[in-house]
Amino acid sequence: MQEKQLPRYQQLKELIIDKISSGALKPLERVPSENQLVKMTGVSRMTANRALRELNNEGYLDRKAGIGSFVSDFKVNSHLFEIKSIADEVTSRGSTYSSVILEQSLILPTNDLSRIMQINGTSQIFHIKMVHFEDSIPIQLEDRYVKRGFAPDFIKQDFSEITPSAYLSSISPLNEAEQVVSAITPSLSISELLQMKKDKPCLLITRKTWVRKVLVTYGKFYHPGDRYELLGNYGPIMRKKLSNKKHD
Amino acid sequence: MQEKQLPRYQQLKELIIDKISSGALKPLERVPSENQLVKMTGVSRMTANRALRELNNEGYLDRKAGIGSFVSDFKVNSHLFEIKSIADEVTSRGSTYSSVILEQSLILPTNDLSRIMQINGTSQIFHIKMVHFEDSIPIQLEDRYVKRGFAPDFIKQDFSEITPSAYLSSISPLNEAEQVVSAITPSLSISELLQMKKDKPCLLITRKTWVRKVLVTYGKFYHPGDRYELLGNYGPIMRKKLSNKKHD
DNA sequence: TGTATTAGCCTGTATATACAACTAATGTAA
DNA sequence: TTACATTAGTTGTATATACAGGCTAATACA
Repeated sequence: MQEKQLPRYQQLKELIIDKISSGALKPLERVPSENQLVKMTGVSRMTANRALRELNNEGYLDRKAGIGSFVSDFKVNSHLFEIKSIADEVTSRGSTYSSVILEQSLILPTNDLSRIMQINGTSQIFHIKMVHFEDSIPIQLEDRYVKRGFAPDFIKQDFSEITPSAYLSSISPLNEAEQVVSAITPSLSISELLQMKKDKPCLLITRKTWVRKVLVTYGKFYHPGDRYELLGNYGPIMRKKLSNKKHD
Repeated sequence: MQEKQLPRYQQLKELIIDKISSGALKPLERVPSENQLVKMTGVSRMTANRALRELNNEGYLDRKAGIGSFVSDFKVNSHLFEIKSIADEVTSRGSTYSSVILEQSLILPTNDLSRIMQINGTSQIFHIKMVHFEDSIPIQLEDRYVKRGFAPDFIKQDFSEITPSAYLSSISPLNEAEQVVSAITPSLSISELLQMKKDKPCLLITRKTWVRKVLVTYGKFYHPGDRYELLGNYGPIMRKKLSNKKHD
């Protein structure tokens, strides 16, 4: 494969993305400057500039003239998509967030699950089931499976302190996601957990996320139809600037 | 205002975007080559290259080595977001598309509507209401308002031939969109139009789109919950690729 | 000691130049 | 006519160079 070698600026980009994905470079950490890349790899400054500039445009890095280039803080803003932590979403609306954990365990996947998550049926995976509240009103039932190898300490986390979404993002930025949104009539148990009236509809989001082309988590997120909306903005204007933060 | 003048590559980009937005440059039309831009504007080839390259990355242009640079065909793939024409979506699944038009008129907006669309209450706007079918099964009820100035010939179109979405995209690329997804219990009339069983949920998409910072259309799109899913892909890989995805 | 300057990083932009790869059209020889 | 070579125009990449402007820390100086 790989008959033609990639252009050098692209090689540089992938080298840096790999270091971020593998955790060798963590959020807010400093990334080599253009001149350092020149010395390290022998490219000219302009191609180092192109690599870093494009990584900046794609949201992997934050750059500041006079300061340097730093890995984006994926905890705050999972770069490619606007899947914010539900806790942040709630608090940013000025409401108070709380949660109840229903299950947090290591299980053997069912056949369907091992197929979806592309794993051997004998490998255990993590399962978390919890309800998220806004001002004591349930707004999301999270039912998520996480590949064991990606987050070995998943079972030890206190997810009343940090949401699973935020925790997973803190381990490594999620490069890719697929999300299917549908409207369903919830089962009785779901309806009760979300304190919904009978026959009220439910917004169901089924989401898979990948890191370095490997699927790491699969989850279903149920929202009461009358208490939750999914907002999407599309356009050139929404690139956000980070506030002044201290870098090490 | 405008204390600091923008960099030259950025000026070039905006110049070209303006020509596209205003219709001076239409989809598939040729855009000046790098060397032509050099002669026209006096910049160096590298900055002309940067302008065109970034416009390419952002989806405004299609470039081919040896051929040239061309305005993207927004009819097929509305660049910034994956809001495809529902007709294309259906046919790309191998099904047959059809539609029924319920209303196509020029009306005076209600108070709410004139506020949402940011227009004077005395300016008339277009209203289209139609049902879209996949293999003779209704999958979407479209209820859309269009600003008169943006599409003066809207009322004359035969929307059984071209969907409103495709028609509007053909006039000018839509730069920006906002979309709210929710799950609702449909009203009786909507339920009947979509041939849904009683108390079945409905996926409602409320969408606004802007051209050159001006809101041009506002619409509600109702989908039977059990016959429609909204798929979203987020990641670096899917540039240019139409998501002919199979749901399993 | 306190302040101002300077030196040295960093990114951001702009230019000039060069070569490669691709494509279409043209010219040329069999 | 056909097949092949040439040529000109296009994008894509890479380098070397230059200057501007932001920021920090060391230095010089009063």
